[in-house]
Amino acid sequence: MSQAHPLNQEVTLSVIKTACSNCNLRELCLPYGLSQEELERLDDLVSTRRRVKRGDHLYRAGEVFDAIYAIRSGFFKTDVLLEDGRDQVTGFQMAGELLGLDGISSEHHTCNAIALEDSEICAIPFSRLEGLSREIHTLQHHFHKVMSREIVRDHGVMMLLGTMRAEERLAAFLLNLSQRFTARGFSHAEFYLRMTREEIGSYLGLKLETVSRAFSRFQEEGHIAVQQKHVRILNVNGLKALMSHRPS
Amino acid sequence: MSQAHPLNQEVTLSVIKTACSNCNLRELCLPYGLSQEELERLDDLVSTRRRVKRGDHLYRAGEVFDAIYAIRSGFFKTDVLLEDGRDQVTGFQMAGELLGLDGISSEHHTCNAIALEDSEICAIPFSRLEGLSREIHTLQHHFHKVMSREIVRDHGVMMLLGTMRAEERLAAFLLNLSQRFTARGFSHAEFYLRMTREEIGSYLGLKLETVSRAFSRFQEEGHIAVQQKHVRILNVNGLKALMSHRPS
DNA sequence: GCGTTCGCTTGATCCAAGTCAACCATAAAT
DNA sequence: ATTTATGGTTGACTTGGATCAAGCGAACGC
Repeated sequence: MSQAHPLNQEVTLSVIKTACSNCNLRELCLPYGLSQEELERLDDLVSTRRRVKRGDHLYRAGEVFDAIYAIRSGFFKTDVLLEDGRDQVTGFQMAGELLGLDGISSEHHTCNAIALEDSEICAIPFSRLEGLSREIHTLQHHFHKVMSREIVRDHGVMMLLGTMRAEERLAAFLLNLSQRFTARGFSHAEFYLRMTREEIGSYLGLKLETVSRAFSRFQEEGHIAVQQKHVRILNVNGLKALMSHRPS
Repeated sequence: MSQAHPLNQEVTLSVIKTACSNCNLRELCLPYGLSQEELERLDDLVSTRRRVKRGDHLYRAGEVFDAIYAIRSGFFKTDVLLEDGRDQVTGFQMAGELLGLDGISSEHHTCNAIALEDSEICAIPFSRLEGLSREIHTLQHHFHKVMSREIVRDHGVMMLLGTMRAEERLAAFLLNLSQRFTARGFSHAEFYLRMTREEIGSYLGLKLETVSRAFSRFQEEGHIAVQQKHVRILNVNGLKALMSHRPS
């Protein structure tokens, strides 16, 4: 729940201003394809917004599921924890993407969602979303597409983890980030990584040293310029070539 | 589309007999939790049944998506193909499970579904399913759970591929099969593998030789008895222990 | 019945990535 | 400004699983 604010009127105004209907992510997010009138009905539903500070959990594995979350701004990771202490990052999510879909199946979240930078999310009560999507066909269909897209994405990761070698994995990862930044109007060639080498490694099934070496190698070969978290892609095609190079 | 049958009346009768409402998989499959009246409405929708012979494709990557499929009997694998020829098995599906969910996102199938034994499926036209689930809340919710469960399953596979060693992967795989056979009323301890060592390896991100060696090792250690595709689990706890043994 | 094929097993060798360890860079804390 | 902590890089060495190769058993076609 969002905290009390010293100037309540101002908050109310700002909530109205940040409704789906004038959110600049609406073409990436859940409202995709809705009419103005439908958008306003969705606005009613997406009433709770919340800030999540860097390092804080949006939700934890095991907590009761009752809402999905749309990222308004910021950057998250999700990870799962095995009993024996091993964990794995299952994804990195950015503005316009949804978090929490895995919780529907058991009514409990099955992973942790942690902000990698100060972020803002919109909470969408799930039962109300189901209600509205029974009335708005477009919303229903788009929601199904979003869930399906998540399944397709996961298959891509399985492919990556199952068949690619270290450098291919990192190349695929960088290209994927680049493409998602582009879709959000940022530079496709230059960005800051929000996650550590260890988190990248966990996601890609590699150790942090291997990730670091691959970064260095890409730099040596002129594909990218890296300094810590700052990455500049110098040769997209070089990276792409790396990926389908070795038929294993 | 199903082929013409010499005795049409008999087919019609058999279609009626194999409706969701008296399918013994209804508690595992899409109809879960529906009332008798709702079940009958679902029956109307699931009109097409089809046999798929061992080795045949139910659908191929790239084909237009317009239905999801429930497995009535038999066994399938799904796999994705990379441009450079590499492929990976993304899952094995058995009776009561759904195929094709990945196709919703782009209106095209993104993987191949191939029968590993002679099988029978029910085709569920997707737009009609959406229509009905706008009317039947229980169906809508259950469908969302099924999609979400697929996402959770995929996270499990990511975990397996990203953090587990070869023997842990195979142990996890065998325990998962065992548990699913149990849920279908089969023995949890004894079953025939429908897939080859190579297909298991592809799914687990291992080479077939490694899979074979792991099987041999499990046998030496008394966890299982294997002969070709016939597997008997002798020590479930032994397998479970293998999984969480090494903290990596 | 007999060869052919396909899938499985096992051994020997090799290599990509993991492990261990030292050191460096940047940012926060005092 | 100096210390401390955290994250990143690099090198030396090890190892789990891949690769290469040979042989075997069951199933199928002729």
